[in-house]
Amino acid sequence: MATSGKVAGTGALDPISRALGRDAGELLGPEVARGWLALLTAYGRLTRALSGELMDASGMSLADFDVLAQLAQAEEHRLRMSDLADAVLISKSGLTRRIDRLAVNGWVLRQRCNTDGRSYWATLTPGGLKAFRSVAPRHLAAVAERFGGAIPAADMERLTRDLLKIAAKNADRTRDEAR
Amino acid sequence: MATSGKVAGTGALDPISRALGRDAGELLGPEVARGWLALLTAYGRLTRALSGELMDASGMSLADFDVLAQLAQAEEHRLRMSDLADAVLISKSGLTRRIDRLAVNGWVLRQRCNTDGRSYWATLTPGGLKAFRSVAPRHLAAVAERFGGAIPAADMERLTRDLLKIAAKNADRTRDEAR
DNA sequence: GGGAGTTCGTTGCAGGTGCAACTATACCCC
DNA sequence: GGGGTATAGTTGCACCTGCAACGAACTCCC
Repeated sequence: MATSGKVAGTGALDPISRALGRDAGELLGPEVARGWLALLTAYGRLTRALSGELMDASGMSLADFDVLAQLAQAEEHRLRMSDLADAVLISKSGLTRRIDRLAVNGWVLRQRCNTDGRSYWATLTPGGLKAFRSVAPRHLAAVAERFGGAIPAADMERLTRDLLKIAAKNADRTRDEAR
Repeated sequence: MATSGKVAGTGALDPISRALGRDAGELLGPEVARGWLALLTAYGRLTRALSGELMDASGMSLADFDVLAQLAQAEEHRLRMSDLADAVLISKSGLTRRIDRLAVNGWVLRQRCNTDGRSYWATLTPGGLKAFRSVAPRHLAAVAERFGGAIPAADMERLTRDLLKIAAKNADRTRDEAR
């Protein structure tokens, strides 16, 4: 504890400031630095674990699951490519190729949009819905355990609110709209 | 809780359950589902924004920055490859190539470890330290604004604790130790 | 109706990533 | 001290990603 507050165990001088060769306090307080590191670590470990389990169980990537889940929830089990790309937070080109792969599996197909000749629907096939439904319980249970299980239920709502605040504050540029 | 608690605005039936064709409540409560989505969104937007700014300002990727930051904070500005890989959460092979790239810039070099012939130190060069120090203030300020600025300072410690709980719960397999 | 400007999706390209296999070194124990 | 096992780092491979450039279709407005 350098002078005032408690410093979480280690009595070390702020390592960022040492690395910078000057006081980093004005740039990034130690609380924020710890929070940032915690976010990176939590996200990294969580997605690594979930992704591995999902892949082992079904040969499906986390990103594939997200796409199938979006389509399974959508009206008529279909979404326009752009809307789907926004929903799963990947670029349009990334989605093009992801849908290519899912189409090879027979899980998704492209349909020309009848009201806009530029658009295509990505449409979940019956087989795709079946695949999603067979995989989802196990995956959702894993999310419940690894994510939900780490936080007391009473604290979850608060955590969600904080995360949504971060998301809202950084709502600016989407992928592709680089500018 | 379908019947008692408040359901966060929308009166819609739980879309996951609709997609699954059965009640998902037993697998993943709606609170956890919202929290999970919030985490994915917050992380995605935050890293995208920070990564873009850092790249524009310095041509350095977020991963490069992490490596330089770890080395800048390390004893004698060097770490063994394995330890560094663990610290920045990438695989050993990923780190090999990342260090290759940083070495081309002259920011990092490999030194044979004198106590273990299998190991190498990744060592920050004076030029690498200089590059880090010239980039860090801007980047750390961006983290402070985009991450720290979204959360009242009083809540940050609590958020950090929750995130660390998630990280701790998922501490099992690291990259490379697949099994 | 026809040109300017915009939006939708795809493709070429240049990375970045992890896993599995490999080499070299270290450790253990008989 | 010599064989079996474990660990450190690198490389081949396959895959995933985003950006920029592109063609096609839509919109607006004269």
